[in-house]
Amino acid sequence: MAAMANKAQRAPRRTEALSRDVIVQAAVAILDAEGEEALTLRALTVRLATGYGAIYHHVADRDDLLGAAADHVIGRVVADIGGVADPREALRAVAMGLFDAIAAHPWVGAQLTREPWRPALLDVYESVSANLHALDVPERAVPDSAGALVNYILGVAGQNAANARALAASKLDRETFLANVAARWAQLDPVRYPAMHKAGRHLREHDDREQFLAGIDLILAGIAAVNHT
Amino acid sequence: MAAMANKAQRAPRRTEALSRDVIVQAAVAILDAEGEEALTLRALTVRLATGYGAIYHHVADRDDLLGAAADHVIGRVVADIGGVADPREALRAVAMGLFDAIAAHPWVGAQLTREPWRPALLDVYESVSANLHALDVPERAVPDSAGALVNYILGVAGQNAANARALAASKLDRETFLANVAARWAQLDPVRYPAMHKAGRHLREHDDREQFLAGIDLILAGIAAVNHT
DNA sequence: AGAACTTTGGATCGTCGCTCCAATCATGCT
DNA sequence: AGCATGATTGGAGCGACGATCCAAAGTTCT
Repeated sequence: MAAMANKAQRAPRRTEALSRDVIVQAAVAILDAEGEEALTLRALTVRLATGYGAIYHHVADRDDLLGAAADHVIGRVVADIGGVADPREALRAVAMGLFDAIAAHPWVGAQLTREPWRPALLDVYESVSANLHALDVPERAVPDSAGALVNYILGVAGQNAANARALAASKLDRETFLANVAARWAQLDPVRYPAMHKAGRHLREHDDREQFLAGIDLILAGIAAVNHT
Repeated sequence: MAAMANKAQRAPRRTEALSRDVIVQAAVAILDAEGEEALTLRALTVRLATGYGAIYHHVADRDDLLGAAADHVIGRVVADIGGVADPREALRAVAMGLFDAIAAHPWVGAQLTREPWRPALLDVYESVSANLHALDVPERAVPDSAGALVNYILGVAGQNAANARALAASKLDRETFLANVAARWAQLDPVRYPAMHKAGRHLREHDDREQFLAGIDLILAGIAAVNHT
């Protein structure tokens, strides 16, 4: 019996699983600290004090690694939410969770738009669909409604990632960067671009997070309106 | 007089403007024919039978070129629409125009999510804002509403681009590729992933374009519902 | 005609993702 | 115990990329 227990203990795969996880964590650390394009295979070998072979043994290629890193971050978000009872609040919680995660790790936004259908996004899609179902949305209207919500979230995610890239590339602090953007918009011809011109003058009072949530509520209102006319 | 007419003809800038345009058109041709990653500077020098210096003289860098190519395609879409009177129909026309353009040139979708705030997107934003205004959406609700629409469009754009990339990478024809996706989804655990599991079995009857338009109508309904409760 | 400037082609650089292989290490078998 | 088999590692090297740079060719103005 003891012999059989030892046999079961050998667990040769643990090293691999452990190592892939270590690599993914290192990748997330680099991505968070220095951004998307700083994640090079060379940087990884330096940080992990290893060679290419070791990394490529656990990871298929750079895209695989980026995807795994995104799953790592998004997975936590979805897991952290489960317990919200009211479906409407649950939907807002999922959306806000994703928004906050992407605000904290902008590279995730870019990765999500580059590769939707990652495992982590499947959970998001399921969660949204389930909550819509709980909101009494008719079965056949669920896919379109869920698609609207998820695509909106992905759109905002991409935009946040792009903004973060631009901010990083400018090497300015957030304040002056936003001031520059506002100035450029305010300079637009107010006849040809009235809305953008105006937006340039109100950018100071603008809150991305609030606007995002307003969009979610708008879509939820639309779902409600369409379904019990 | 003839001499002065000749003098006026010199037009030293025409060569530059013409050349930048030629380069952008060549880039679009390559992108359409072989996809995003086939647009290398080397491929461009071959196609244009020139060297790096000539290209870099007219174009800042690869990103500049990609952006200009996207503007080139999107610009036509916005220009082609102007004449729709009914604001609701105009909004749908803008959205469908973008959708069709991105379906025809998937790389544009990726570029749009990577670099929003391109000139071409400003026109889109303006058009959407103006039409919302015409729909009697209150002034202060316009930015949020326009943001919801544009971000949704960008989300779908990114997704289309990702799907096109996956399709191209698989080297399968569209039919069997979709069948594979459907099969993979249908294989998902129907308890943990009921919605995706079900979607896998109905993918055949699914029309991206219809679903996209349904999302637009959903958001428009939400805008209407929120604003005259 | 010649000076000043623009435009062009291509050699070259540094970096990237990735492959490949020799070495090291762990494991199971006899 | 000792060997063999396979997993794991480090790093040299490859081809391709974006980008720079400069000498040659062309153009425009004096």
